Amino acid sequence: MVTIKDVAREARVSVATVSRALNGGARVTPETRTRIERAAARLRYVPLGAARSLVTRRTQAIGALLPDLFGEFFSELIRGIDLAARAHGLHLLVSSSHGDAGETAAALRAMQGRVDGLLIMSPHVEPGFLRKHLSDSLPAVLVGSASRERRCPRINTDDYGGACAMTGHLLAKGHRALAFIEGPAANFDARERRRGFAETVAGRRGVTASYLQGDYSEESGFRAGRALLAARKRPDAVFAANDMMAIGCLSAFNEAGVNVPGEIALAGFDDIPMARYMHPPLTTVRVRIAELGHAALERLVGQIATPETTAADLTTVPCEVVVRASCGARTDTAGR
Amino acid sequence: MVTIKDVAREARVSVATVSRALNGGARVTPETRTRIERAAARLRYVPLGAARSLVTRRTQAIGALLPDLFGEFFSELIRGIDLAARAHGLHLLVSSSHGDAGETAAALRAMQGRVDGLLIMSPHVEPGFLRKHLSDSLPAVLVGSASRERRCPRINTDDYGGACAMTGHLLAKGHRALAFIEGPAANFDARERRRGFAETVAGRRGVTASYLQGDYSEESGFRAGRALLAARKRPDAVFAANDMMAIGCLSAFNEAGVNVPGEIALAGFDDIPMARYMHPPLTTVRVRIAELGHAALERLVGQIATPETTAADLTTVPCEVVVRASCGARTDTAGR
DNA sequence: CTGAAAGCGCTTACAG
DNA sequence: CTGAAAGCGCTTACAG
Repeated sequence: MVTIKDVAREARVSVATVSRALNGGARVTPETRTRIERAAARLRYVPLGAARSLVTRRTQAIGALLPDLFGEFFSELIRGIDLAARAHGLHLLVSSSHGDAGETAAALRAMQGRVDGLLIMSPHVEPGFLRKHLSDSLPAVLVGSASRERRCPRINTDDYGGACAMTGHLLAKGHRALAFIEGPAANFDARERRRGFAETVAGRRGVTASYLQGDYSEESGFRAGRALLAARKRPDAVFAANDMMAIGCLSAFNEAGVNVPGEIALAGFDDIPMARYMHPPLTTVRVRIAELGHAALERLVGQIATPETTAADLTTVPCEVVVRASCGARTDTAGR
Repeated sequence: MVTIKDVAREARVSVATVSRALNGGARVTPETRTRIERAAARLRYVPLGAARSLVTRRTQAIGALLPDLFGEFFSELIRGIDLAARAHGLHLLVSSSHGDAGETAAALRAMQGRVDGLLIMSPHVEPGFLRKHLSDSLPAVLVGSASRERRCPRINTDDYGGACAMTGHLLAKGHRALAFIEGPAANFDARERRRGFAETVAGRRGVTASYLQGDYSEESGFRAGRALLAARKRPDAVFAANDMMAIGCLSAFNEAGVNVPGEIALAGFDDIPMARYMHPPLTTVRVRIAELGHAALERLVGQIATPETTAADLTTVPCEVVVRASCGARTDTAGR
């Protein structure tokens, strides 16, 4: 392995000067610098991260602890984080598949001493969890977390706001009998989406709302769709807490020969890639996932730069309603 | 920060003994070990990776250099790598978005000295590239690469075999006039898929094959579909080099009122999640992407363990034909 | 502007 | 089984 000593010898200077020339713009004469840079290039010298980290107390890496890596969501999230990390010259360490709190704690531990900060997305982070498993000196940001840890800022998608907006859209289109297919109650964003729906319909005259169980799976959406068709009174519009359930629900409607949006309007949440390929294409709420990752990383970089200003603030990344054919306009159908 | 010294003091032993107790099962009395472990736990001691790496010459991390992180493919690939890495107690460093060879070289450099080995997936890795930008002492494995670098093993998906199998399937179903929508020629797997198709139809009596340009985008598939419909003689079956083009082609057929598979059969490649949600669901070739990532990591671990056995071998991860409704059975239509 | 030297936290022969 | 000491490759005051 070629070390800084080899470069020093080759350039006929001390290792201290090599270090200064290659790093900051510390005082080095142009000629010396050139000689050193040439020697380093000739030798294909790359500083050993470990040695540098040991003295600078910086790893130039941040860690992302994720519950899983399955599907588009995590791919987009990592993409957003990675892009922002690159812009800051930071390496990205990912760790996933933490089935339970014990695994999450172990992953947390393993990352410690390897990164300058942590992005944590985990259903297992409950109040007190981080106090117990995370060094106080390691900056961390919580992503999509329900829990309000005293020491950590949080970044969430605006599930509540998105659900409000979609519900408002359905009402504006003239729908009055609404059904909501819920996500798993254990899931924070599922609860937020339900809350957005519930609060928006609350107290509206002439508006009825019904709720069906779901677990974010296509199958549960299919079952909910069947149940809706079997009910005494069918809704005008169905709002599924995610796209997969909306797709399942759509299958149930299609199989039964129920026209969407003619007889029942349908909306989902997430805007997964296949949403626009459905028949009819699915009206849904787009979540800016890459932006979430980007915002999380920026917040973490801020924490790393000024750890003393730690605040348990909550940043929210907005969602937007994407109108497609599955949500027919009840009021202006005639006009089309 | 709590260091090994603090633990030593707390447990009333030397740092050497702490190191031995906490690491390998080196000779330490059970009582001493217990005392040390308790002290470490009490102090929430986590060894500093940098310090350990500096002496062991191991980072316990591997790097994955990817061209991009967009979409299901990379998410699956990272997932496969991550799972396998965890099993070996290795951390995973990801780096992506390398638009050109210069960026790739920079990323390669940045990873050096931070990882024990590298998984490299990049269109910019041409013969000689690694010799120039990668230290000879750093184990590396090429993923999905066309180029045959002397120093690196390669792991590819069996695009050629998958294309052969799908073409064989179409022929077995009785299709004789086949059209192939090509992917971008600059793309290695696109060329392999084309080769599989071409070689399978070659010399078959009564079989005709035509080729259309495409670039893996949905739009290019749509254009190809339109072109096929406008041709003097329409094919019995269309094989698109990826699912997105097949989906675009399907849109063209649907818009023109051409029944799939009744009038024309259609097949894709990749088995992206939405393939099965098409109307009709798309027959395609499933690529075991997570398995590709897993195999790559395992191969790399082998390289790290025994660098002296470096061989530029090529491992191939199999594909499988997934039969769905878009490929009607020409010969037994009557029987249905 | 440049060099000699200390020190970062850890592991590992080498003694005992 | 345990400890003292050297050393991994780098950066950074401190002199000059």
